[in-house]
Amino acid sequence: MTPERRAVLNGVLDAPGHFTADDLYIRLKRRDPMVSRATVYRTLELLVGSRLVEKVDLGVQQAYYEYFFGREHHDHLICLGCGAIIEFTSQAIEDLQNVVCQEHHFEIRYHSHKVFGRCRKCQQGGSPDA
Amino acid sequence: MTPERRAVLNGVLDAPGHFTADDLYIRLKRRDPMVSRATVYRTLELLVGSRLVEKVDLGVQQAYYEYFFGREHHDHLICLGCGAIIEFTSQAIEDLQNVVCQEHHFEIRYHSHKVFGRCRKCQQGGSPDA
DNA sequence: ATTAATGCAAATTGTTTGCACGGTC
DNA sequence: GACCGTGCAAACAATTTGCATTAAT
Repeated sequence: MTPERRAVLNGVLDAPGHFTADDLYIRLKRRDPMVSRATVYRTLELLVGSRLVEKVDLGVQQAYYEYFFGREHHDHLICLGCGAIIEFTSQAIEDLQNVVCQEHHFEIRYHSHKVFGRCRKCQQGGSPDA
Repeated sequence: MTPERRAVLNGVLDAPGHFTADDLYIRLKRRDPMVSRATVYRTLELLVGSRLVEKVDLGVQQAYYEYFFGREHHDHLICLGCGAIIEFTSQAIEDLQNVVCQEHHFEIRYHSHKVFGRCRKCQQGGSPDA
């Protein structure tokens, strides 16, 4: 546990939900130890390996991360208007998913369920794009 | 509709399920007209726009495509052992997904549901990786 | 002639890596 | 003094783009 790694971990801890490696790097740059981008990537990978952080693929070319310690698995609603990310869990969906896998004799390891659309705010006169 | 575009479309039509832009490019290279990689990308994007082809994100850094004309939407089970891709549909899951979205006042546009694990073959003495 | 599509090669983007350097046991 | 982590800059890989050329109307 080096000072750099501690800095990255701290950065992760007060990150706002979902963030990219670069978000984190930029945010860390404002504080002292000035860790390098490479170390951010390397340390994030480390944290993912130790289940402290989860890497989530939100359908863009950039990987997102989120703090994961002790949290439940959840999936995401992703707003095409403002980029907001809403988390959800549904045991019923997971159960059905297990049934589907059984039918196909498929041994499930993990899954990713993303719904893209518009959040409440963006439906009401919000940003018109996407 | 140029000869190049026709060539790409033909390539798509006899593609084996899911393929990457580069798969397609390589495959086309064996036949005559020799379209360029750029044109393959450009044309695929065009076909996606006209709903003839669907772009699917399988969780790797490469985009996959599949012929989509007149097909139902479906989701995927992806084998971590051999890379096999099994398609599935479940109206029950989609219904529950709609309920979840309603609860969050989220207007759904499209979704992506991927399950990673091991296919039947790979469970039986198959490749040990992942 | 104007417009649109192509091919090439260079640019872009997010991420990874080789390697020399610095610190620690 | 062996080892590990770091920073830098170069390497990468998939995709996109600028631009000059070509083809079609």
